[in-house]
Amino acid sequence: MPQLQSPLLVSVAVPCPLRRTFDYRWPSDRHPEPGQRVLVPFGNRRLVGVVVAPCASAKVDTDKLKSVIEVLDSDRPTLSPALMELGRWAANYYHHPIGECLQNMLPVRLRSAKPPQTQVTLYWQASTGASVDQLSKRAHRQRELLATLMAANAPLSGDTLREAGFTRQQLRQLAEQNLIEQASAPSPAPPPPQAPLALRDEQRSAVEAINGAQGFARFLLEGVTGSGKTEVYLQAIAAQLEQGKQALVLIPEIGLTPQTLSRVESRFPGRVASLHSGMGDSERYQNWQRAQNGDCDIVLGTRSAVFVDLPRLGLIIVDEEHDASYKQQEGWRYSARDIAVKRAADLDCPVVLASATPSLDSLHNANLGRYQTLQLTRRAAGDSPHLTLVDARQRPLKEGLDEVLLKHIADTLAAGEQVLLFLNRRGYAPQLQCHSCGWVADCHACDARMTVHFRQRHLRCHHCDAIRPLPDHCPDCHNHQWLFDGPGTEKLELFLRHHFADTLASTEVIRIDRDSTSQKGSMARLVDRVHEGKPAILVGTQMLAKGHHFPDVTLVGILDIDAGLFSPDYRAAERSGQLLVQVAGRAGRERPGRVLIQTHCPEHPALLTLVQQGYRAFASQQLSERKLLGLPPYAPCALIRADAARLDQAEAFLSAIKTALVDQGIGGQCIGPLPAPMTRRAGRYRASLILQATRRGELHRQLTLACTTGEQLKKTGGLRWSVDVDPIEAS
DNA sequence: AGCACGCCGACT
DNA sequence: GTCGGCGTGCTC
Repeated sequence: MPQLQSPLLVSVAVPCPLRRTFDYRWPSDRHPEPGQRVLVPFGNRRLVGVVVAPCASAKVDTDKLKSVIEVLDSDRPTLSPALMELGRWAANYYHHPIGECLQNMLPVRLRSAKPPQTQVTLYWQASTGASVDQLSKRAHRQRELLATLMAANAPLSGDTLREAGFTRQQLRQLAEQNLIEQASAPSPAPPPPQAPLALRDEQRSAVEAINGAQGFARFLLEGVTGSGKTEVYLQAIAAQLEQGKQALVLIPEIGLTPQTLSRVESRFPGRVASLHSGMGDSERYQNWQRAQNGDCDIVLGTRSAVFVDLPRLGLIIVDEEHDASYKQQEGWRYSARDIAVKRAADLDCPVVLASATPSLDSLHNANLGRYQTLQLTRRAAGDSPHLTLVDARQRPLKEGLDEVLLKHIADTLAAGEQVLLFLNRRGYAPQLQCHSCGWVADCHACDARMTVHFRQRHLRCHHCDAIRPLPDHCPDCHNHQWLFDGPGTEKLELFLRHHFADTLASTEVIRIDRDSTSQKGSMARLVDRVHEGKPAILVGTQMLAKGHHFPDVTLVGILDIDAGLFSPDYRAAERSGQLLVQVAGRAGRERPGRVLIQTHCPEHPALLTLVQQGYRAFASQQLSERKLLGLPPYAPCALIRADAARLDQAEAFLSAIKTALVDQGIGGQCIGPLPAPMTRRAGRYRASLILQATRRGELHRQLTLACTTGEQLKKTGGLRWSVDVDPIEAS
């Protein structure tokens, strides 16, 4: 009689908001491997989980355990041991449920149990001996299709043919008559790689420093706009590829402009896989697989690309490392930049954080000697633009524009050059008020004013996207005279059209914001119009500050920098400073440029420092303020957010957590609960608790206790809560 | 998070 | 008499 063997058990991370794993019986003869995806019964549902570890003894009675339904990864685990370790670390660091973290690391196609059907692009060619005459005279489209294929000297893809106006039906019919056949994908010889550019001294020493790194090394590549940061990391990548390694390049969400992609692709033809938000799940999955199989050498992607499996990864680049889009702002609030650094440490390879305006976090790390700073101070062509403050106090303003600024705009246009006006407020006007009784259009779901969108004839809330028609008279007093508060980009655009219509008939006003670029391809069309180089005024929000170069812009006007200087969020000044410098950097990359900053507080020390001494000095000043106040990056910080149907429900939940923290006396500060600055948003009330500590370990202990307490508390009013470690927003 | 179970108000 | 509201508890 064979001895009855105790069943093999595994710990599985299941995508549910619980900070633990669940044990299952293992159904197969083959040994379980961490990182394997499995289909498991969970309550009365079936979920895709990830095997974390085989386990010796279960947390509950073995006979109560359910069995894994199916092992989804047959050959090798989807998540490599290195990625499992990274996920485990990150779940711990961000105090987020491991199951949700690991699921987040998987490409969407692998989050469900369906075997991902990689849609293979079919290629077609005309069969040998096929002739148009074999088709009926009336089958015009089939004849044309066959003719097209016969004329082509290489097989054509179904996609290409459909774009040319042929249908699946026509293809099928031709195939049935054996006039055409499937072909393998033509492998076009990759174009010759573009030669590397000549490096200037600063760039050369930066490349040498990166290439000379032994094992884990952190670099802060600080280079003014136009100083050739990209060339530095392209050559660092080239050196890695020569050694048979792979490179991972992270870029901000809007930063993946066609220019960026084509620059990397033309240097390394056929070796780049890109992953960005505009991509379909299928295409993303294909590129993800290419990377995992080692079929590409470079992955270029946004935030989530930090989790792409690259078996020979030897270098990580984080471009525009200060960019807020690296921080996921919902669910698992991880920072791809910080995870990139951890990943490089695990792999023992160099990581380069690059920016013209490094974050205070990274500058602090550089000051501590954790990061080696590589500076690029020279522009490849032309000088850095000159910044001037325009004191707008007590001056007549036309739609928020000072006459001095208007004069400069007129002069610039007259010289045949382009102007960029930066106004970080979209829509026509940020509020609608009755001139007679003072009634203001409020959002019904948020503590916010509705923004007027004139052309679309509606009011919209920029916080919950609620839309109402633009009223024609005041609902309270029926008067129909309206007051529009300060201009948004839409109003500015209309004003400028009107203002310059008489003097400069040929001037174009091009608005670039979320509203004018919401349609696919519209951004590219607008950018193309700018690139025609005719005199024009570009009006836009922060979208303008990212990724695009406008060579013919010689005047930049910055219209509403004041708001950021007086925000209650201490991080707003940092963001405003970065934005200002980034926008200024759009000016005169080839021709000398000027930047006029219109302000009502020309004596503001931060603004003065920035304008007179530059970003580095501004950042140092900000850092000393943070140090004095004991704020990040000098003190690690986390935020616990809660929202519920009523404010008191959110506050009670957070108070209970605070009580637990105070009772246990585990150190660190706990501030709040504070109602969020905009307490009501999308119909729910929001509050938060701020945790601050002197050391990381202390914050970690606070969070551990906060999470165990939070998970056990009763949740009334549909209460939802979340943890945000190293938050970038105050609430 | 989902989902079931369970206990109280206005409806065919 | 039930349908359905959401408070409560559980998920190996």
